[in-house]
Amino acid sequence: LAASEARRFRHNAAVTERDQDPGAASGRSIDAPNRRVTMRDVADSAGVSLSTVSRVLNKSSSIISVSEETKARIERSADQLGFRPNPFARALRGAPTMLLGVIVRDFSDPFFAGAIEALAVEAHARGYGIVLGHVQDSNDDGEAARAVLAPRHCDAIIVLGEMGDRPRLREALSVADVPVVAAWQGGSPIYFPTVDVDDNTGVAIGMQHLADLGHRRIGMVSARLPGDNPTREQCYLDFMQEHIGGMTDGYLQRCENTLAGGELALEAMLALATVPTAVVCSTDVAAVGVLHGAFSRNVKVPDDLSVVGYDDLMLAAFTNPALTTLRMPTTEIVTKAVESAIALAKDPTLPRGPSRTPYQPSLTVRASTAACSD
Amino acid sequence: LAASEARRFRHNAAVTERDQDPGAASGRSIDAPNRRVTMRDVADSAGVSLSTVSRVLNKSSSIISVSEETKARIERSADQLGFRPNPFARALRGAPTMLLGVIVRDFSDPFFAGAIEALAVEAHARGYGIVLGHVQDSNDDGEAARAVLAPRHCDAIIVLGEMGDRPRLREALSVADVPVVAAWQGGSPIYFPTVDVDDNTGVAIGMQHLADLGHRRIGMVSARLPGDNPTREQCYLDFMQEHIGGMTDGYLQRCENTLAGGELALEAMLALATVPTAVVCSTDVAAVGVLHGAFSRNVKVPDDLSVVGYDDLMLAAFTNPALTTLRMPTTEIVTKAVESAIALAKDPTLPRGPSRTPYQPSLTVRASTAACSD
DNA sequence: GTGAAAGCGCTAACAC
DNA sequence: GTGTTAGCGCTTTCAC
Repeated sequence: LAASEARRFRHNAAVTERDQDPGAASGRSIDAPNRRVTMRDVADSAGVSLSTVSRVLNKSSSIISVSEETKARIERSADQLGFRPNPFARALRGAPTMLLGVIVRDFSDPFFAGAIEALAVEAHARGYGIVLGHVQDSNDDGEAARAVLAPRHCDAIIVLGEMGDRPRLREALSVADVPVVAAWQGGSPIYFPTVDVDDNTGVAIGMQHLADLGHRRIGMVSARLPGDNPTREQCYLDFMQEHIGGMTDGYLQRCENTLAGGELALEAMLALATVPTAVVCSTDVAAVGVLHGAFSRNVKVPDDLSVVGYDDLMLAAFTNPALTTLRMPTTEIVTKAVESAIALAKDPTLPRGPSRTPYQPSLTVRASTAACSD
Repeated sequence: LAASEARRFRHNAAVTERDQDPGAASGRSIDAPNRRVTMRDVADSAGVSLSTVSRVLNKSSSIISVSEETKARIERSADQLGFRPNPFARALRGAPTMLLGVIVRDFSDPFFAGAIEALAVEAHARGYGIVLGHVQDSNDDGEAARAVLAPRHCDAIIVLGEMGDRPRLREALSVADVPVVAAWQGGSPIYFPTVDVDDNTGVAIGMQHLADLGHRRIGMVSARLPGDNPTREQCYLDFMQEHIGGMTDGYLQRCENTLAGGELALEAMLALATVPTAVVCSTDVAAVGVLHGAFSRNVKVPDDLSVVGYDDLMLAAFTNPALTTLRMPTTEIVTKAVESAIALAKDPTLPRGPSRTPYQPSLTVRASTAACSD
């Protein structure tokens, strides 16, 4: 009652305040120093009702006519008071948050860092912001997603990278009340609309490049993320089987997807009786580690060893020597993911079931590969 | 009226449904397929009032006592129905969003990418999520901030990097109704609580390292972000003046803060009549470009040229050769920023005015620097 | 052309 | 111990 009394008072007073009392606005800030200015305040100050303010400020005035005069008056006092709509109130009424949740399995991976950047750009271009899913170790799992899910702060969720070792995450996503799209699921089972790269083609192109250069002793550094599916690794094995006629023990080295991991894997390979003349890496990060390992051990790239990466990180053109690698269509993939996510958010009737949109990688030849000298 | 009728009906029906009709939950999903389950539903299903549900689900039941029996009953039907509180309704009531807004001036910069990662980790550890401020070109300016500010989605805002060329951003932040903290403001004027690195010390340490190795012809590759303040550059000039006795024309090369920028700057320096024997770089990114440029032009590092970086990116230990650089206390800085932001968000009485907390960089010697051979 | 009023889902007084 | 009620700030019928 007291509150509504105050309102009434304000409302009545507004007519005069507006004209003769410049302290109208500051007057209220005496009662409540940092109170946010609401539509009520604008309405009072403009001497109109809440709904009229809403109409004007929502451009619904083009449908429900409002006189030019009051419209102008409302707009004036709105930005005079510095009115900014409360997004929560709007959201409570069902307005979109214009936020996309992004869950990435490894933020420290430069590849995903780049992908997120591209994602932020694409989202921004469409008026959306990005909420980062908590960085998550496998223990977290469902817990991690909660930050993006529970708050339902986002209009849609984009998952970057495989989630093979996070059944709880996947389950949480499945019951999310916002649409989910995925990218880079590798060989993992598909649960959502997914946009991906064709790894079979990618690895095959890289291997063929080495084979064309005369290499037959080709090793692979397979940088694996926990929970991923060994698609690239399998492609390597298939290629060796079909085109080289089998594979040497120790030529397939698994490692962490880190710079150090790549170096370690190379080290192991160099210790073999018959050292490979070329190495394909499942990621550029591992490849850079390999380049560093070779450099440190005075193994000349590409003279003694050819190296092929995968991803074409920005860095790849600036390693010593510059890295031959497979260009990942990151922008295309991310753009598609963002567009799908937004489309699904806007139209609940669109199919949200599993599907796959593949993009093709392509070879970028630089200085880390050369003809086999053996 | 119709709605309250429906409620009443549901309420009455609940008693039996619960016991004998397993379709109670699915029954409602016939009326409204994807309706979110609200506290009202839980209350009806448990046969109690809204407030009781609220008490139980908020743990305020420890203060306002609720019988164990009803408590259990409520909890059971809550997760049976899959109830999840609507965060917007809570936020509307003043609950914190547990979200930190991050505005970064250049997301594509690996340094900031790393900083954001650290930030996400620290925020997560404290139960907070991250909203990425839209990536912004200078034109954007205020516009950019709006995404983070207007929605007031966040409990606090963290600004990474200087904002010298964005007065509108700064102004927008100043009137934000959430606290703002800044990091890495370099030599720019301070408007918020700021945590930073001591660049004067950093550059001086790097220069001294080179001087100790006998270098006197020291150049600088000054990678500048638009709108930053040339603190590191000025430190270089001061050091040259005081310890070397002046500087040669062309020894200070400005460039974009990119790999290509660093390479270009080196190229320009190598074209000088008297080539420097050592180069300090204002960032590791530029330094990697310099290493690549040297490698490509057959300039041996460190034999012909010593190179010092700045930031100690993860990559720095894996360049060819490995980069001597200044370790940036990123984690410390980010942790402090996150803690300050959260503290300010929780306690509105804390001072929000400009202040500065500096952290010290330290030298990491690797393989890119050696004694001057001239 | 404009206003009154009913909620969105939740919390917090205030009853009983 | 539990229920009623009044909003948080906004949108949206529905009256006038």
